[in-house]
Amino acid sequence: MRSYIIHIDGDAFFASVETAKRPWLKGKPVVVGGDRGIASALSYEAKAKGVTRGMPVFQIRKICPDVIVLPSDYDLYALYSKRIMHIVRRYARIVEAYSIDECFADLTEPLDTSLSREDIVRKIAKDVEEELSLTVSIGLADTKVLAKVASKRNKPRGVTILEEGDREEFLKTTKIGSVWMIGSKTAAKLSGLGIFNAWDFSVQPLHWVRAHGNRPMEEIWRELRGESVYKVKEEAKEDQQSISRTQTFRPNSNDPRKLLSELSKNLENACIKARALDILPTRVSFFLKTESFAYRGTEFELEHPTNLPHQIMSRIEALFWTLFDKRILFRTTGVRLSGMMPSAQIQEDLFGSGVIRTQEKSIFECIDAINWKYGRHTISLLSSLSVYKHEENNQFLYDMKRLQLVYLGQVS
DNA sequence: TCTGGGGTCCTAGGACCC
DNA sequence: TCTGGGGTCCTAGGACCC
Repeated sequence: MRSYIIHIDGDAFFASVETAKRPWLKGKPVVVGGDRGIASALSYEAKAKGVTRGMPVFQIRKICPDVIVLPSDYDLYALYSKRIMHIVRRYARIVEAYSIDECFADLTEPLDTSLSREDIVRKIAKDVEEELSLTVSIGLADTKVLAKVASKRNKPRGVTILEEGDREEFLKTTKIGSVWMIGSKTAAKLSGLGIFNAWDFSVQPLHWVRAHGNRPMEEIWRELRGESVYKVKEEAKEDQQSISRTQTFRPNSNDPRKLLSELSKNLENACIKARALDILPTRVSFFLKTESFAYRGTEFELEHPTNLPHQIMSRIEALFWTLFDKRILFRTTGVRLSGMMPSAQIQEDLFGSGVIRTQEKSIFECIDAINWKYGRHTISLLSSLSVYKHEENNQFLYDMKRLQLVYLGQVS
């Protein structure tokens, strides 16, 4: 049976959400990313003036003096993202949130059979625009790979319906490197074999594909030929495989206390996420990146899975010294939690150390609630403290004053 | 392009075992 | 013991995505 898959892609998503929230910005060049000093997203108006992603703000102002620069507000974008998915669910049984600004939906068996699939696609676009003041581009095709390429074709605000008869022309005008999951390495390899567009690739015989590629390449090949291999799937929260938090700081440092508090902060943030998802890691890895971009990392197993940072931090501290070298300057640290288990699966023994962990869990439930209400890092681990002290825009001390926190001693 | 941050999955090759 | 073959498990690293 033929399958019908749509890919929905938000147009200039972050900038558009900002504009939806502040309608007076409509039609103006908007750049998001002021908090980091470089553009992480931009409106079409800004793009038209020559602004590119990654461009420093001072340079943007030079070429585009009337630019509006805004800090990124991830929580807001996540909210709009959910609203879009919510609209899509009116029409499709299965919706896969692929990233914050993209989703797939399976329209093989639509909820409303009185509408054609093309009508549904246009209705989704219309609903989003009317209800959220955002525009999306949508591709409808037989497979995820084709739908994804199709949604890119007529951006912004474009609907692209790919029928079997259009496929050849469509794939001939699709560069091989712009096919989903064919990156620069594979594209270079394929060009070396005389393959320059998606059509060239899709018409190779199976034995050729097997001779020159691995399994993923064969799957992409099938998808381009209209054979659906990748299914649209709802992602459950607890399916998340890993959580990582990394951060580059300036200037580079060889101060072990600085590096340890950076690690501690990253660990805390990763644990906050793990608690929000209610999952527990069984493995932890962390790394230091040197100024010359070399990684030094290590990994360890947790005897008791936990998402409470202080239980993990002591292990990191102990292993830290095997990676650290005071003759080397470091630029980035990162922490990754993996081997996830749903917390419901872990049964604490209710005697001995299990009791302590259960008590600590409730302490962190309070901390999460306070941080949710008053902002990130209103309460944080002492081991992370020096990071916040050193941050220029000192949000931490600001919150300290505002909340008048009293130091009650260390909870060990 | 002097290089941010958060993910997933695959594979080659070593360690270990029979 | 220097010698074959086969299997599993694990890890590091690569490739890809947004």
